[in-house]
Amino acid sequence: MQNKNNKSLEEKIDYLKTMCKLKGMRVTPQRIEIYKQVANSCEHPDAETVYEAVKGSMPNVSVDTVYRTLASLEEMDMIFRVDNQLPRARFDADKTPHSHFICVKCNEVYDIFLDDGEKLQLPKNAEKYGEIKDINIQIRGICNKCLQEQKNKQN
Amino acid sequence: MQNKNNKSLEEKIDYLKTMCKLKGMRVTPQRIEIYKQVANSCEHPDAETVYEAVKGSMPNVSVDTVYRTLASLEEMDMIFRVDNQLPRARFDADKTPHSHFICVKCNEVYDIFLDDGEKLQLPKNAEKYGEIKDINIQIRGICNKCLQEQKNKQN
DNA sequence: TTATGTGCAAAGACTTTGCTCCTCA
DNA sequence: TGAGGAGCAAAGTCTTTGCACATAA
Repeated sequence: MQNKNNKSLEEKIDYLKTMCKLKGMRVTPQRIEIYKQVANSCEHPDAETVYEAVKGSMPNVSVDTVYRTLASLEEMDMIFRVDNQLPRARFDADKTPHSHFICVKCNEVYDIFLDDGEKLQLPKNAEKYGEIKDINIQIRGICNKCLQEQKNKQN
Repeated sequence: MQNKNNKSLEEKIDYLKTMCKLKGMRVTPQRIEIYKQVANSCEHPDAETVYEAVKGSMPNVSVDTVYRTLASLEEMDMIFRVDNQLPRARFDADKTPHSHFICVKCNEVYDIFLDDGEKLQLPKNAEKYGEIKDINIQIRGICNKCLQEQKNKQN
């Protein structure tokens, strides 16, 4: 797995530590490992995947710690839930504004980054409803891989 | 509960019947009732809510029928899952393009309709990933009601 | 030292499935 | 009349919780 943006993993972890201290939360090895897995993955892993990955270096970690930690990282705005209708919640630590393409066939989640200078506008009415925290644009469809498979089947 | 757009409920149900026939699915009273509940509500009801509502006129209906029917209505593109991170799936039958404002405090879902002539553009890169089926714009924040409550508490 | 966090196990919430009988077309 | 649908009950699947022990600050 490759680090997905220019900020190094070490920097990200330092930031996590700072944020923990700021919010009166402890810096535990579990928290670091779990954050690492989400922050260093492009795969929008679900809790189970994170759990399996963390077990590599921490065999005694438990699933519920993963869930609890993902929840607290989310509350600290260190990670985000990829907003989807899939049975399992999937997480993303990338804070650069981007949308998601979600394949309705295979459930794969792809990041869609904006081109340089591209900016999406909000519905004009959005602000009437309250104070906006964040915006999630999700595009659902059939991904190229699945389209290709469909074609192959037809032949 | 008020019908939420200009198309009458009868027209919607006729459309459902047509679509069922078209797709080789049967028109059953359960399907009609369940669709009615979603189509005629502005509340983006979850399965449980639909179930409770349907029980009013069909006391013997079962939860699993509601789940199964919501799934098949979704597959027919008659209803959509409001894309959220809440534990319960919520449904919407409104096909006019709109976004959702989801309150992170009370989990309420508000429809955001576009102004006349307003049109949202997609990320330019979106099409590279596959064939787009639909777009979901979700705006998360704190709704006016909850903002007000926060203010009241402070006093 | 002590409030927070973790691990364990068990329960919970939401949803799905297998089977049988029913019913729409 | 026959394939698709409904009802019932039971089982999944994903996630949360209670409690006792461990540990970061």
